[in-house]
Amino acid sequence: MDDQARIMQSIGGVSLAGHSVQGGMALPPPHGHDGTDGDGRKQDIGDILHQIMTITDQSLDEAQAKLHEFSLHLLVYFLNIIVMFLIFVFPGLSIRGAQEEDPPDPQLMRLDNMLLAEGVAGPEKGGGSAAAAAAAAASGGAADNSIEHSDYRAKLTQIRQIYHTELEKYEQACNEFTTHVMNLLREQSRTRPISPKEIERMVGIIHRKFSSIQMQLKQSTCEAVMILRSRFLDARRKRRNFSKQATEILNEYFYSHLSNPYPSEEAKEELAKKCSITVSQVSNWFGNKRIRYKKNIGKFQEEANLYAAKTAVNAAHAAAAAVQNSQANSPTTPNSGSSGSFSLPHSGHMFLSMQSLNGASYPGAQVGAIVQAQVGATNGGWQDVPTPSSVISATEGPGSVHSDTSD
DNA sequence: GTAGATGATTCTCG
DNA sequence: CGAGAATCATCTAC
Repeated sequence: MDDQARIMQSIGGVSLAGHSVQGGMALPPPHGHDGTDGDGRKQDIGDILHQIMTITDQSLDEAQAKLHEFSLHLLVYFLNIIVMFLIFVFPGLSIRGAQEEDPPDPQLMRLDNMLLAEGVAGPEKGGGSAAAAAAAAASGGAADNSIEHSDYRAKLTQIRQIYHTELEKYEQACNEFTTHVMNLLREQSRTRPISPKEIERMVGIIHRKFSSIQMQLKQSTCEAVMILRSRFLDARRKRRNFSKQATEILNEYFYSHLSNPYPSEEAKEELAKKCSITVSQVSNWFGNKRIRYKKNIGKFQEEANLYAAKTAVNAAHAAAAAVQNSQANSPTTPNSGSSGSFSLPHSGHMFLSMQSLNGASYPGAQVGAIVQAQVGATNGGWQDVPTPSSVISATEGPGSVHSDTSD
């Protein structure tokens, strides 16, 4: 009994990374320290894990608080090791699984990989900014979502900090505890023979216990990151309207290619770049636009007129600039072309341009009529009409980006 | 709160 | 695989 009292006293004073456990019995009543691994405690931790998994409707701050709470519980859970240790230290008690060599746990590897990929584990890279950037690209937002992404990064950094603090704490506790156990064993060796192998085995048990705690920490961190991701970066949940400028660029392209509104891959890339969105977003936009335009041409008439006029004005500006340029470059040949035959993109819209300039009152019946005529020519069904009006935009090749001077 | 607008997703078809 | 069509989910103006 003296031995036990001495050991209890010694263990009672173990400092667990700042969590001094006086007397060893100050911990909450262990549910199953009768030689088992504390099933009740496992139940507690299971409950906490469950809580963490079901916090989707709570704020992230709450989630982080949970994480803290969880780590505290883990520390309590860790104290169960002491109980196990007591069972083990006294000769004659069985050491189940002590000889088992732990193979590399695939689950642990998955968790490690994920934490690494998310920028939580591994070297500091701006609090997972790489992952955030990748996620940003995936969700399609650029400028518009930057605020949210900085928010995302901030939260991720918080998670990262908590994770590293806890991890460090556990490692420190593991080392302290191992040292302490070694000292105890050394002390014990005075009363009974203890082989180095036995010490090694003991250390193995301790490390295994700690790594299982670490795994739970990693698991809950992964879950927190997943919640964070789904909240901040789910494209559908966080649908944002494109900026006014982006919509204008897309509309300009659409209406200036009304006869064949199918941008090529290069055109899509160019538009995506101009609008600060992704190529797939451009594709989505054109897909939606074509369908909705076709469904209700009348509704889009005004818009069509507006953009036709806009294009016309742009073309006129470009024309003026071109004329000015040519005059500057070759003053001997003023206005060398025939009336209105500037070498411009959209020869079809050049007509619009001249009309609107002459008419001087757009968006009026003239432009509207022209657009109407163009729409009428294609009848809204682009691909099934080998429309002669497709020649209009064919002058600059199908899908080439409209490069007006407004850019 | 609601209707309409809008970006994204899913399914089907050629 | 890209486009059309239907639909979903969210945003926005009222």
